[in-house]
Formats: sequence, C-alpha cells, structure tokens
Amino acid sequence: MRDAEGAEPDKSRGRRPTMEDVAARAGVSRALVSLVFRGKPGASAATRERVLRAADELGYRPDNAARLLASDRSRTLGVMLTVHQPFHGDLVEGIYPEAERLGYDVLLSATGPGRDERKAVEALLGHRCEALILLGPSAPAEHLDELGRRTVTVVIGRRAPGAHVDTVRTADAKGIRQVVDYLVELGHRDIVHIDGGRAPGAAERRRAYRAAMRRHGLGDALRIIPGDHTDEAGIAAGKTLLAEGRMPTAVLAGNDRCAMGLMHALRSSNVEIPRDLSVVGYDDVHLAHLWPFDLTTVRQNADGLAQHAVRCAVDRLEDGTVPPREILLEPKLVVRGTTGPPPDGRRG
Amino acid sequence: MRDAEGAEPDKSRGRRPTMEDVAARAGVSRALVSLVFRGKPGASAATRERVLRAADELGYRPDNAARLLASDRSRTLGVMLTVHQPFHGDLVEGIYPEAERLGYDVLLSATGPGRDERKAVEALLGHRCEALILLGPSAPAEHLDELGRRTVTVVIGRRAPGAHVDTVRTADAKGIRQVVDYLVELGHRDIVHIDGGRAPGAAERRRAYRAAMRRHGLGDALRIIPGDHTDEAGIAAGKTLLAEGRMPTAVLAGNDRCAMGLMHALRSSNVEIPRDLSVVGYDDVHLAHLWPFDLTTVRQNADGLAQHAVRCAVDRLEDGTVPPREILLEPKLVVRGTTGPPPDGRRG
DNA sequence: GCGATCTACTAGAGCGCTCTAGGACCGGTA
DNA sequence: TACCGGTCCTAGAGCGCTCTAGTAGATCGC
Repeated sequence: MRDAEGAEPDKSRGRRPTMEDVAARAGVSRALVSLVFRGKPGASAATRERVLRAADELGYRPDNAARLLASDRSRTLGVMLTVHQPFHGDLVEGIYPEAERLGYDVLLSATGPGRDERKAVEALLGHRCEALILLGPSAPAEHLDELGRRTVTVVIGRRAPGAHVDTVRTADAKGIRQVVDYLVELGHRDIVHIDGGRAPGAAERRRAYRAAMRRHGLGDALRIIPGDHTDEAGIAAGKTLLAEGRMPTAVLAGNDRCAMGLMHALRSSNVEIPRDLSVVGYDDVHLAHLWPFDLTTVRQNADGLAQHAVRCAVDRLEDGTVPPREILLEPKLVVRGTTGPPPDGRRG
Repeated sequence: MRDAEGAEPDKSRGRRPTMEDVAARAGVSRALVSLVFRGKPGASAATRERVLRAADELGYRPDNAARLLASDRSRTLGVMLTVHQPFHGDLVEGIYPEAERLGYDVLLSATGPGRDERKAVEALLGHRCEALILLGPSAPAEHLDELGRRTVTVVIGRRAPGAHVDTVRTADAKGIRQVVDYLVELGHRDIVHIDGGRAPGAAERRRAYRAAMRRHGLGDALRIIPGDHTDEAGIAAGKTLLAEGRMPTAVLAGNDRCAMGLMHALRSSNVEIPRDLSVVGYDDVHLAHLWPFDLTTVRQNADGLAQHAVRCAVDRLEDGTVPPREILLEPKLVVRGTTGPPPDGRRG
C-alpha cells in the first residue's frame, strides 16, 4: 500500500531539477548559480562555464514562478488581444521582438466569445504582469482609467480621454481626411461612411469623415450607415444599400473587414467595383493583399505601433516619474484597385 | 537623501495586498483565507462571507506566482500557436472555454518571425505549464517525442508517428478522398494538387491525393505542385500554371490560404472560376466565407479539435497511467461556389 | 461527566528562486 | 606586519502562497 507511487498523477515523471541541484553538481552555492543565470557579474569565467554545463546536463530550466515571487520585478508585459482580429496578429508580431530586445517577457491573453476583456485582463494580472498592453479595448475610458491607476497600461488603437494610460494609435482623423480628399479629387460627391459603431477608433473616424465632408462643402451629401468593425456589418450595409436601390459612388468602410463584407454582399449584384462604386478600407491588414480586387485602404503602421507601445510601457516601468503619453503615428493612404473615378454622369 | 522614495521605480504605486492583509482585516488566519479562495470546505458561511468582503475591499487578487510555487499543480495549459494562422484563432477560441470548464488556466505563446517554436515552448515551460498544446507544430517527430516525455503534450493538426504525445486531428485522408471523389464525379480528370510541403498535415494530404487518384484510375493524370500552406505558395503555383499555358480542370490546394493565393494569381488572367477551373481549399477558416467567390473546401471541426485536445491533456494530467491517444475527427466536404463541372470537351 | 467525534480554525514548514550582508582570499601599499 | 580594496563566493532571509498536522470548542452517547 505504501508503495503505490504510480497512482499519484505525474510523480512518475520525476521532480524537475532546481537551482539547488545545479549548485550541488557544479560544487557551488545556490546564489552563485542564480548570479550566472541572471548574467550578473561576480562569477569567474571558469565557474560560470562549470555552472552552465552542470545546468545543461541536468536539463535545468529556471522556474518563472519562483523567480517572479522572489524578485520585485517580473519583467513581463501582458498583452490582451482579440484572436480573430488579423490586425492584432500584426501587432503581436511587432511586440515580441521589441519586448525581447528590452529584456521583457510577453504573455498573451485573448478575448473571445465567453471570455470578455475583464476576464482576459484578470488572467494577465494574476500572472504578475507589470504592464498591460491592450489591443483595441472596447472598455469605457473610466474602466481603463481605473486599470491604469493600478498598473502601467498602454492602449493601442484608440483614444482614452482622461484615462491614466498611454495611448498609441494612428492619426485616424488624418487618414480619413486623406481618403475623402482623394475621393473628392477623383470626382466623387456621394461618399457614404459605414462606421464602426462603438469599436475602438470608430468615433474618431466618424468625426473625421464628417469634418472632411463639410470641408469640401459636401455637408449635405454626408451619410453614415451604422456598422461595426466586422465582416457582418459590411454585409449588412451592402444589403441595405442594395435594398435602397440608390448606390453612392464611393463607400468608406470602418475597416478592412467591413469593406470586405461589403464587397462580398455586392458580389452577386450588378454593381461592379470600382466601375460603379469605389470602396476604401482601413488598417491594411496582412490578409488584404490577397483579395481578388486589391483593396484601397489606409495603412496603419503595425510595427511602429507595437514598438512604441512596448517602449511606453517599459519607460514608465523603469522610471516611475514618467507620465503616460499619447503617441500618434502617421497613416498612409494606399491606393489599389477598388477605387476609381465615379461613373459618368455622377461626377461632382 | 534618505527619502528619495519616488526615485525607485514603481514604489509609488504601493505594494499590492496579500493574503496576509486580507486575513488581518477579516480577523482570521492566512490559511483560512486560502481555504476560502480555493473554495475548499472548512470555513463557516459567515466567515467565508467576511473574508470575501475583506478581500474585495482591499482589491485583493491572488498571486499566481506564489500559488504556482506553493502547490505542486499549476493547472495551466500552454498553447503554442502561429498568430497569423486564422485557423489557430478558431482553435484558441475553442480551447479557452473547455479549459475553463475543467478548471484550467490557459497561456498563449505565439511563434512568428524571430520567434521559433523552441522559443515559444520554452516560454510556456518557464511559466510552469503542466501540459502543452501545440497547434500545427512543424518540429520533427523526434523533437516532439522528446518534449512529450518531459511534459504532457498534445499536438493538434498533424501526425507525430512514434512520438509520446497525444495527437488530435482531422482524418485528412478521408477529406481529400471526398474531394477527389466529388471532382471525379463532376467529370474532372485533370486534377492537380498544390501540396503543403513540410507543413503539418501536408504529407498525409499528399499521400491521400495520390491514393485517391489511383483508385479512380487517374494515376497518369496525377500531378503535385510543391507548395506550402501560405498565400504566397498559392500565388506562385498560379503563376506556374499560367506560365505553362496548360491549365488543369481542377486544383486541390493544400489549405484555404493557398487556394486564395491561387485564385488571386489567376484573377487577372482569362481563367474564370469555376467555369474554366475548379478550386478546392482545406480548413474552412472563418474568414473564408467572405471570399467574393465562396470557396469549396473541407471543413475541420475546430471546436471539436480544441475540446478533444484539452481533454486529452487533462486526462493525462489527472491520471498518469493514461497513455497518449490519437484522435481522428471527421472532415466534411463543403461545396460552395468555386467548383463545377469541367469545361466542355475536357470531361473525363 | 468522560472520552469520542465533529466542525472551525491556526501554526508553521516549504515551494524555488532573488538579494543583501558579509566572509575568504588575493596582491599591493604603508 | 597591518591594512586596504578588489574579486569571487556563501549564508540566510523572505517573496505570497499551499498544505499537513494539529488545536479549541461544541455536540453527543452513555
């Protein structure tokens, strides 16, 4: 009965080696092993070598939990993302290398159906992340403010007015203005905006659209179809437009996915893009370049956003006196194949 | 000089409350607080209530690092994914709820440029994950075997012959066979396969294609274009076919992305889909339904794969005697708009 | 009125690290 | 010889939890 070791789960796999084991094997103290693994000075080259060899032979791997617990710093950044936003993928790919360069670890936590932002963030905090990087959070500014006062927090992709957080985003207003200017230049007057509803950045894009239209004296032609930053919203908007029977000459979608949904919905109609309708997206997600028609869109500099976000977080972690910043990156209109002059007879 | 508190990073933010603080405030011992937070019996309802209130007032949140360190179990599953594989997104969305249901935490670690699989896995192990769930790893079977002997490991989406790991995947051979049967039934004979090279699952799909073609007496018509599970591979294959000037009547791509790339490359040619060429993908990724032409493809049951993977991991964690399993899920041919009969005069 | 048996709780060791304080030994200097 | 400053190393406390062993007090049977 006493020997029923096998019954206990996992005992068979054996305890993994600890720093103590490495120390014993290398014939030094635990503290010295610690020094070596942290790359701190205070160990001779020979000893260092001996320790590393011993560790390697034992298959030793430092235990993060213990390390976290013992040190006051965790050097870990928590990233909240939505696993189905391709643009978030672009951002994550930029965050990893920058964090590594600065000596930080990265933990990802995804939102999704049945897992809201609060839950995702709690998970990160529970793992001792020192700072949070939130990709396009939809939480209200007050909530972000509360978070920001508890932990260093960086928000990517939207404004968070009044909240004690860094924000890193594209100058959306400028991007939208570029699009409207470009469309007007082509001769468009009847330019509709499918907005992003309450999605991150949507409010500002909406505002910028209104302002730009007015600036061109098109205040009357201004029209916003309520939407969202999803394919479904684009499809719905497309159906709406078809049902009305009166197409605008250009549509400025809330983001690329929405633009894609729109084009999808129009696919089986007799509306041809860009002959009858110009369509512009926003984001320039990686996958967009695969579209059968190249989407004209506004590029957000994902790598730039990612790098700035990491640096904001680290700067504030390493110097508690630095206040949160607001960083704006330049958008860039990328003209491809879904835009052109309006059909004859409908010029501005 | 002695009061230069503010100079130290983050000291200003103040120590976060510990179990000790909660215990003091509730007037009980630390151990009792621990009991309450773990939902274990041994505390009266009244005390339980008092403890929870105290914790709430202090904004207490249990520290995972300490919890991990103290208990022998971490109840954490580590998931390795490629952040730009939409299908991985589908899987992650299935993994979270199932893990939560079983009382496990999930940690994500992404591969990407500059961050290979080894690195991603190391990160997970360093955070004390008890089990690894690898989404379509490309590591050789021996490497997986090594990992699997160190930690409970589940591989999703490919075979790992001889490796001490669970594998959960779709019966690819069956899926491919269904596609070939369907295409032959439509009258196709000239069916080309763009393969996935060394990508997960690719070898089996390739084999299944060969077998299916032979079974229909089409061994001579058999042709494989070397590729990959990326858009680029599809584009390249498209260019190859165009350059040759002799189109097959149907193409079976390695996966949806590859199929999309292919169609993208053919878009400006005079090859019309499905009139001149039928195209079939594989995976049925979420985004596929947005395609201007609905892609005929083979659906993998992402939720099913995710759930089985989590259960495999948990089963083996909780009972060390359970051996690794190999689970096969049924694929399902989803016929949409990119396939049809071959052009007249090219029937089989 | 005594031990037995609950329930409700506490003490204290220990998880695998980090980090401060300090010790041993060296060559050089007064 | 005594002392210094430097390099290389060790001892030991403690991070915030979990968990085993045990205690205090109520309830109960006889």
